[in-house]
Amino acid sequence: MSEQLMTEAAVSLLVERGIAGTTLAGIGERSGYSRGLVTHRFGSKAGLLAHVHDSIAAEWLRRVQGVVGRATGVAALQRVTDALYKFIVDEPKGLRAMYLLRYASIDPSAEYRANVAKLNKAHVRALTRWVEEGQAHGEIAAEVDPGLAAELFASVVDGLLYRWLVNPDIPVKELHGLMRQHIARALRAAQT
Amino acid sequence: MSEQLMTEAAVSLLVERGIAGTTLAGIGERSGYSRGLVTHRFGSKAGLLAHVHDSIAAEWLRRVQGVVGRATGVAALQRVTDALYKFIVDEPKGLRAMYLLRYASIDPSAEYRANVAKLNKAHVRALTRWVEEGQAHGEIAAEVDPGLAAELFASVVDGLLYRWLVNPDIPVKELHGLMRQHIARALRAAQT
DNA sequence: CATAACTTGCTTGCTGCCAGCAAGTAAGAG
DNA sequence: CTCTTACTTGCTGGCAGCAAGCAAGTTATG
Repeated sequence: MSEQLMTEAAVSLLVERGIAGTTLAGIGERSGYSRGLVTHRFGSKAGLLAHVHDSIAAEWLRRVQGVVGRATGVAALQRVTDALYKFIVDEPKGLRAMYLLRYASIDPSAEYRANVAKLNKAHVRALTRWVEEGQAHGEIAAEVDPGLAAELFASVVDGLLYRWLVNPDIPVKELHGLMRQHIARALRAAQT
Repeated sequence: MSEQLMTEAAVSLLVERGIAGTTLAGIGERSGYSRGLVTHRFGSKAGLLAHVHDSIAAEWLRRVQGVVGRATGVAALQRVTDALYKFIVDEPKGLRAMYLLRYASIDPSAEYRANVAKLNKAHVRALTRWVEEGQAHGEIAAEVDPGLAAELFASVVDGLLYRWLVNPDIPVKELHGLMRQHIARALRAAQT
C-alpha cells in the first residue's frame, strides 16, 4: 500500500537530508507516486512526520515489551537498555529518523509536540512502575524516589541517543555496558 | 549595535515560535530595522542561528569556568551540574534557545552541524581531563574509564535539558541533587 | 576649506522553492 | 451509470536569499 511505501521513502529521505531537506514532493516521487499524494494522504508535512514518528515508536514499544517481558526492577531497566542497544544495531535508520523527529518536536512550531510529550510521559510512567515493583520485592532501596529515578533514566537514554546522532562513532556498546552497571548500583544503594 | 539587538530579537523569537516559526524578516523588524538587514549581516539563516548558538555557548562556557575554578575530579563534575542548574534558573530563555538550536543541528541540512559537533567534543575532553585528575589524586577509582564516564555524564546533561525543553515542569532541582549524588557514588566506587 | 572618491550601514525589489489547497481524472464496485 | 477510492495537476502565498541602490559619514586631494 502507498502509505507504507511513502513512510519508508520518508525515513530514508529524513536520514539522508534531514527534516528541512525533505520535501513532500521528494517523498511522493521517491515512492513512485506524484508530488502531491503525500499532502493529500497525510494532510500536511506535520501530519506525515507525526505518522512516521508514531510508526517507529510503535515498533520500539513492541521491541521493549518483547525484551522486558515480565521482568521488573533492575532487570527490567537493564533490559530496556538492551533493547535500545539492539535497536541501534538492527535499525539505525529508523531510530535515527524517530529521534530526529522527536528532537525537532521541541520546536514550538512543531505540531506533533503534544504527541511526543505524551509519549514521553507514558514511558516515564512505565519506568516508574518497574522501579516501584523492584522496591516491593525489596530489591531496590526504599529511599529511591521512583519517579525521579525514572526521569533520570529516561534522560540518559535520550541524551545518549542525541550524542549518537551527532557523532555515530561514540562507543555505544561500552556505554550500554556502563549504563547496565550504573542502574544496578544506583538503585540497590540507598539514597535520600 | 545592531548585531546585539538582532541576536536578542532572535532569541526571543526562537523561544516564542521556534526555528521554523522564526523568520529573518521578523527578527529584523522586531529589532527595529528592515526585513533585509539580518540576511545582509549574517549571510543566511544558518549563519544567524550559528551566531546565536555560539554566543550563548560562550556565555555558558564562561559560567562553567567561573563555577568550577581550579576544582578537579568529583567536585569539578558536581560544579558543572551546579552551573547548569543555575543557568536554568537564571537564563531559561537563553538556554532554551541554545538547546533548541543544538538539537536542531542533528538535522543533516543544518549547516552549523560541524560547529556543534566540535563543541561537544571539546566539552567531553574537558570532562575527561577532570576525571583523570581525580584518578591522579586517588579520589576516583582507577577502574573508571575517563572518556566513557565523560561521555555518559555529557549524555545525562543533554538528555536532562531535552526533557526540560519538552516539559519545563520536571523537578529540575531534585534531578540536580540526584545527579550530584550519582556522580560521587559512581566514580568513587570501583568497576570494570 | 571645498569637493570628489570611497566606506559603512541599512533598505527595497525580485526570484525560486516549497507547503498546502482545490479541482480534476481514472478505474473499479455495486 | 453513479459512487468511491486512489492518485495527479495547477495554482497561491510565504519565506530565504540575492542584487542593486540609497544615505550619511570619512578620508583623500588640490
